[in-house]
Amino acid sequence: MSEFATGADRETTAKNRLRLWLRLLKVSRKVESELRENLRREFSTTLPRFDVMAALSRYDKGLKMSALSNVLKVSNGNVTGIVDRLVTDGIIIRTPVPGDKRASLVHLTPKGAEEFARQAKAHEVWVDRLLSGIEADDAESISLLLKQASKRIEQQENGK
Amino acid sequence: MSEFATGADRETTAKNRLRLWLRLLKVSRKVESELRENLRREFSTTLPRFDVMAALSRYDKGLKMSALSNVLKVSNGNVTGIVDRLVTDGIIIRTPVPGDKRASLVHLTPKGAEEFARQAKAHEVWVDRLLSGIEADDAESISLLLKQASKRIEQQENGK
DNA sequence: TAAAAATACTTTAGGCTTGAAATACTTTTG
DNA sequence: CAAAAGTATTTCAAGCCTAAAGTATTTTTA
Repeated sequence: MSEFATGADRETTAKNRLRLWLRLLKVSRKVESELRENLRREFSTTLPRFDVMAALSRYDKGLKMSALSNVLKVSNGNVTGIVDRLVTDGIIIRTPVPGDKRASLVHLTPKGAEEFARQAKAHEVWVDRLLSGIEADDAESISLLLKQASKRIEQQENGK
Repeated sequence: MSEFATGADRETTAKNRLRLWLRLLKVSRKVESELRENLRREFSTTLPRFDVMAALSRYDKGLKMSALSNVLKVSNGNVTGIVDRLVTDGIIIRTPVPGDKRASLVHLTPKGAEEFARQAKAHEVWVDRLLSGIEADDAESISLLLKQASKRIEQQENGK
């Protein structure tokens, strides 16, 4: 009946992947909306702002705008607006890049770093709680498989 | 050293779940943005529009606006705008609910159903390709675990 | 070195998204 | 039955997001 002893046929595989995608989407939307709600309630901030702060916290030398949008995987123009507002609020600053008048380096202010530390601590607790239906070893193995999936998608993009 | 023979400590578990969350986010954002790009290029439409059409295609008797926003897990006001545009394009229609002048039932037009069928076919192929780094049996087991996670999150919400 | 191409970033138009307020209608309650 | 509470939906303000076009600057190339 089947060409190989093990392994599902094409249609079954496609169906399994579609179901996986729908579940993935459901969980990530749900977790995202809970995190967004918590950030708003506890810190009067938003997920995109948190994402920018998290990215900058990992690069204490600062990031150029293009590097930031690359790390966050969002469009260039998008980052401009979020950064503008964070600058207004004294969370981050732009400093000129010596030798390149086009670029600027963005990094957290002391106030911003302090604020982020508080938010990140809460964030970790929220995620742990939201994903409490998944045990440590399952979390680890899913992580690994998702890493594979990511890698494959990137390969597809490059080999296009 | 540890209280139980198996099972990670709290910190390790939290760390694994955080890593899982970051991977989940990365994969779903990546897949989402690829799907969005494909929908735009091939069908000149958007993911939210596709989502609405997909939801309606599963309920051929139509859905009330509130039911639709509940299925999609987005805000009420959000759905209004997307539906407005789909109505303008002749993809869906609103019909009054007899006996309740507040509500209306939304469903696909024949044109909309036909259009969705074409898009859904392509969508299935894209997802299968995007998740080709994950084999059928892995997809199945991750799906199962994510279902658990979803259920747990819902329990947390209700038991609040 | 002048023109062309590339890079860094912002602006713009249009659509998506939320939470909150507003509108209109229906059900419950005193 | 009238007031109050609840339900279904839309409107609104503000922010997020994208693709594309625009500006300024830097690098490459002929």
